[in-house]
Amino acid sequence: MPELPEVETVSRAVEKIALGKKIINLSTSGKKLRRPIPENLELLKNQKIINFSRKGKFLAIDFENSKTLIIHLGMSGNLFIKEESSKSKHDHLILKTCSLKNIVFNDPRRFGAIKLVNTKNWLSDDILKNIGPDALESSFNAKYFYEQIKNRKTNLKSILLNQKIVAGIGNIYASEICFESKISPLKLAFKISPESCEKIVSNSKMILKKAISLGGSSLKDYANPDGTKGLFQNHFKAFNRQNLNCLNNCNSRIEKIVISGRSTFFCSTCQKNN
DNA sequence: AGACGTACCTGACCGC
DNA sequence: TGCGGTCAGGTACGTC
Repeated sequence: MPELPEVETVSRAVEKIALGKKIINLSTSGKKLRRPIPENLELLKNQKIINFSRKGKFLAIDFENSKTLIIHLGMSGNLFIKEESSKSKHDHLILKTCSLKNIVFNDPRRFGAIKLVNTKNWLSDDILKNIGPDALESSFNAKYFYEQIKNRKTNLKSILLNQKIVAGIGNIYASEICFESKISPLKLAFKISPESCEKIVSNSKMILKKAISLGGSSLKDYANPDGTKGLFQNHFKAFNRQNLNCLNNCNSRIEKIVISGRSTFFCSTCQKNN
């Protein structure tokens, strides 16, 4: 599921059903996720959900006892609203609400993470204190971005994936942002001009917002908590389009390469590396 | 600093 | 049908 638009979509869908509801019981799989499921989740019993927020790929659910449940979906995690009777493989946390619907964290690969912290300082908790501004925050702007990258010797794709620089962009949207900005994902950061930084930042926000408006991207059989699928995958211009025609009518085809171990899609004609 | 491999996991898919 | 290989929307760690 999990880049910024998908996390935002999940958050909104669960908020719609669960805001104001009280947790009357909970259970866990007991299996280790990225970290062990914490013991202190018991503190959520009889607590009402009062707020949802998000930073980058981290989702935060606030409770009335000033505790915040931080959830990271990893590669394969998802949140569902389910009927009480419905149970599936890889359900790792089930929050039973007073409306008899369950909020369920499901994650086959178990790269996700769950942590319960104090609401007051959830943003400075160890688990996310080192991440940069959320890609949709105003503090992620061209000036900031240029300052961050102007002396870096790595490539643009790696920059966009680096959550310490900007939080929320993952492998799909990194390719899409480079394509839209007409800059090669291989371009070295210190060679990127302030003007290009403007383009990269504004295209990042534009693409992420468009993806949110379409309910994110659904690869394979992923669905949103309400059972609907995201639609942004139908608007990919680069991602997963290897060997297909570049949509800029340049008579080239989209290429697939590997950058820092991740598949990367781009048009070597339209996306400049100089 | 950063490139790179490896590790953490399960499941889907493909070729044989 | 089964088996082995590869790949997957993420991140952390060690090593060079």
